[in-house]
Amino acid sequence: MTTRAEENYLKAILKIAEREKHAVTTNAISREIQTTAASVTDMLKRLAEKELVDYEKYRGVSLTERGRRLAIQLVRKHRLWEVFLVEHLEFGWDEVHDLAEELEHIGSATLINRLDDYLGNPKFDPHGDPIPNIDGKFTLRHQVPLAELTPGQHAQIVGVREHSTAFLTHLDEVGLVINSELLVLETFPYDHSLRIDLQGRQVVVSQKVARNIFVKPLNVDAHV
Amino acid sequence: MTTRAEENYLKAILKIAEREKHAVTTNAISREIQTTAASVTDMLKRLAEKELVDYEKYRGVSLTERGRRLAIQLVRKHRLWEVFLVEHLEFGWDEVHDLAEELEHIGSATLINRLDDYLGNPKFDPHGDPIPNIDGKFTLRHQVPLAELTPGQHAQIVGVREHSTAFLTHLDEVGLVINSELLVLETFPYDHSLRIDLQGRQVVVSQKVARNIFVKPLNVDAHV
DNA sequence: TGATATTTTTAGATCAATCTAAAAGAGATA
DNA sequence: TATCTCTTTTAGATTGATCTAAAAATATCA
Repeated sequence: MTTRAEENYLKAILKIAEREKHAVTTNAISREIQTTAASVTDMLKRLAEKELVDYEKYRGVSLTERGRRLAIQLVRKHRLWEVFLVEHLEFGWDEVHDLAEELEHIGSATLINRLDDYLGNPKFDPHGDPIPNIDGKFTLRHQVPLAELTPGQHAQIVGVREHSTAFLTHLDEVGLVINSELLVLETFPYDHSLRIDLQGRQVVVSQKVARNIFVKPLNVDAHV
Repeated sequence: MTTRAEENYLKAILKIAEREKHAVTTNAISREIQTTAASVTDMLKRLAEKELVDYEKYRGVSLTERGRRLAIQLVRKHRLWEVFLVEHLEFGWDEVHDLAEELEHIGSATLINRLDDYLGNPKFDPHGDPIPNIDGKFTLRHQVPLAELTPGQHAQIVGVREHSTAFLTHLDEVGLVINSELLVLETFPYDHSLRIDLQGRQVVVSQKVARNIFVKPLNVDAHV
C-alpha cells in the first residue's frame, strides 16, 4: 500500500519529469510540493525502499515502471473526478482542482472504472488534458499554442497550459472556453497580441494568454 | 480542522451513544474502532482539548454540540455517497460501506450539498437509514422489525438493522430487498420463524433474519 | 584549478496516531 | 470493609511525515 504523502510525491515526480528533460531534482520536487528539501530526501529514500523510484544520492530521481503506473493511475483518477464535478455537479473548471486532489486518493480500481463508464469514457478533462485509459495510455491530439497561429487560420480551443484559478476565471470572463471556435483576424508584431473573431465577437488576446491556450487548427477549406 | 482519525472517533461515539442509554465508555469505543483502550484514552484527551467531546477520566465521554454536528455531517456524507454509488455506479448495497467510509472524509460543504441536489435530496440511503439534511435533521418514519408482525399483516421492507455483507447478500439471494412488499401468512411459535408471501412467492424467514429487517405496516383496508 | 555559491543530505526534534506493559481506579461481592 | 476483577489510564516506544540547522557534495566561474 502507498500512503497519501507517497502518492503526492509520485505525482509530482511524474509532472516534473514530463516537462523537463533532465533528471528530477530534490529541489524541483520541494518546489512542486511546497515542502523542504530535507523532507523530500527523506521521502525519496522511503520511495526507493518500496521500489517506486530509482534514487541515488545527489543524482536526482526517476520513477520505476511500478511508480510510473501508479502515478498515471492517480492522474486518471484526478481527471475523471474533474469531469464528474464539472459535468454533473455543476462546478466551474476553475474550482475543481483541489477537490479532485482529495478524491484521487480514494483507492478502488472498481470505483474509478465504473466512474469512467458512467461518464462515457471521456478522453479529456475539463481543461483539455488527456485522461489515461485503464491501461495508462493517453490519447494524443494535434494541438498548438494559440500564439502560433497566423491571420486567416481557423481553430478550436482544446486545452490550457496554465491551470491557475486566476487564468481560468479570466478565460471564462472573456469567453475563451474549451471547444469554442475562432478565426485569427490580425496579429500585432509590437506586443504579439492577436485580434480574433470568437463566434461573432471580436476579441483581442494578449501574448501571455495566447501562449497558454492550446488550439486545434481547423481546415476550413475542406468544407468548400 | 479535524483529522481523519478524529472524525472516525466522533462517528463511533455518535453511533454508540445512539444505541446505548448510558455514557459512552472507552472500551465500547475501542471495540467499535478496533483499537486498544490506551489509544482511545489518548484520542479522547485530544478531542476534549478541541472541545469536540466532554470527557472526564474514568467517567466516559459524550459529544459536545460541535462534536455532534460534525459527526452528523459525516453520517450525511457517508449516506449520500452510498446513494450515489448504488444508484449511479451500479454497486450493490452490500459493497458500498467501505468506499463511503473513505469518501465521507472529503471535506467540502459545497460538494456534498451539490451531490445531495444531484441525487434528488434522498431521505434514506440504500439500507433504509435516514440521511440527515443540510441542518442535520433526520427524517423519522414509522418502522417495526418484521419479527413483530402477525399473520394477515401487509408491510413494505424499509430498512435493515444489520449491515454486514453476509446479511445483505443473503437478503439479496432471498429477494428480501428494500421497498418490496409482503404479507405475513403464518408464524411458527416453535422457532419464531414466519412464512410470508413475497410478491407472489412464498418464503420462510427465520427469527434471526426477521429481527434484522425493518418494515412499514401497510393498511391494506384503506384501499377498499 | 581553486574559491565560492548552490544543492542535497544528515542529524536531531516534533507531532499525530498507534502499540504493549504496568499502574491506578471503580465496581461487585463475600 | 477488604479483596478481587474488570476497566481505564499512564509510561514509554514506534512509525510516518514533517521541520530547522549544520554538514557534505556538487556546480560555477574567475
